[in-house]
Amino acid sequence: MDETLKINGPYNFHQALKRLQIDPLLNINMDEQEITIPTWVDGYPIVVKMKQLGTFENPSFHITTKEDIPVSSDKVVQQLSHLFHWNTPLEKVADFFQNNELAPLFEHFRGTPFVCDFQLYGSLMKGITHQQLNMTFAYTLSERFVKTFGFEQEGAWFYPKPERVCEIEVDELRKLQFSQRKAEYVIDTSKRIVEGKLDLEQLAKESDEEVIKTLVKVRGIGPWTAENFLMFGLGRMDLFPIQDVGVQNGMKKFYNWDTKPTYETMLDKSANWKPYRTYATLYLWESIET
DNA sequence: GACCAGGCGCACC
DNA sequence: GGTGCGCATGGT
Repeated sequence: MDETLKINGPYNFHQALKRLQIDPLLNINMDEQEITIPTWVDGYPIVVKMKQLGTFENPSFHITTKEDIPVSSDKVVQQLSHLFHWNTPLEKVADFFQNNELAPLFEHFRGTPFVCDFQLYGSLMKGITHQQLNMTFAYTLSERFVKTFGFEQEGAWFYPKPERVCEIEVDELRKLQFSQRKAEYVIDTSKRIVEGKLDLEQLAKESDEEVIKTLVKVRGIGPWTAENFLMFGLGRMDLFPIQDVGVQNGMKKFYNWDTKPTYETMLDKSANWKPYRTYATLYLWESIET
């Protein structure tokens, strides 16, 4: 596959890449505005290289893979479109917030897309792994996990399949500095998936509420991890994770409050941000990056 | 050295 | 159905 594709602007690919740079597993070239994407298409691990050619208002991408991939290029584009929110009307999102309290944020970050995790099962594992940890250490942990148990293809790292994670002993994850509990969560959740008790592809067809209801029944997955999966795994538009410390700090800074907001305040304010609360969340996160 | 990190489950009321 | 605590370790 080797093609160039135009998408709708505005689209701030540079800002998106800047954000993704925090993940040590990803291969990003800021000078070339290029990223290597390890993802799954129709059950096959596919490595896509994507480089921005166009402008902020008229973006286009050069998309390449190795020659002999077992899936159609249409399927690849469809997956990229999902991962990079190409069908999200970012202009409309910005307009929606024009007369909103968050207007300054949406003006500043206009065109910045929410980018999903590239692998669905990996997204859930990453969510569990990152619970309650500072970002640096969180990414160190997920990097160790993938480089120990995952696989490399064309220089890009894939999360292991759940079948592989089932075979891992808790002690092996303890050695990577997972807590006892977290190690159990990662392994047990993978066992559920392999046993067919938890079907991530099925969740993609269900409503946000149904997905949360199903996921929080799993030991090790609470509201934050479920909402995280809806945003980063399934690409849903209207999540607002009130337990997220980053969001709390984002609001504290934006409103110039002395302390972090209560859940009640967060729910109260965010009610005005439907149906784009995922974008409010993203821009609040962005706003506290130094 | 204290306190906080893009939480969660469990014990105990 | 709420509240408090332990978890692991790095950053500040």
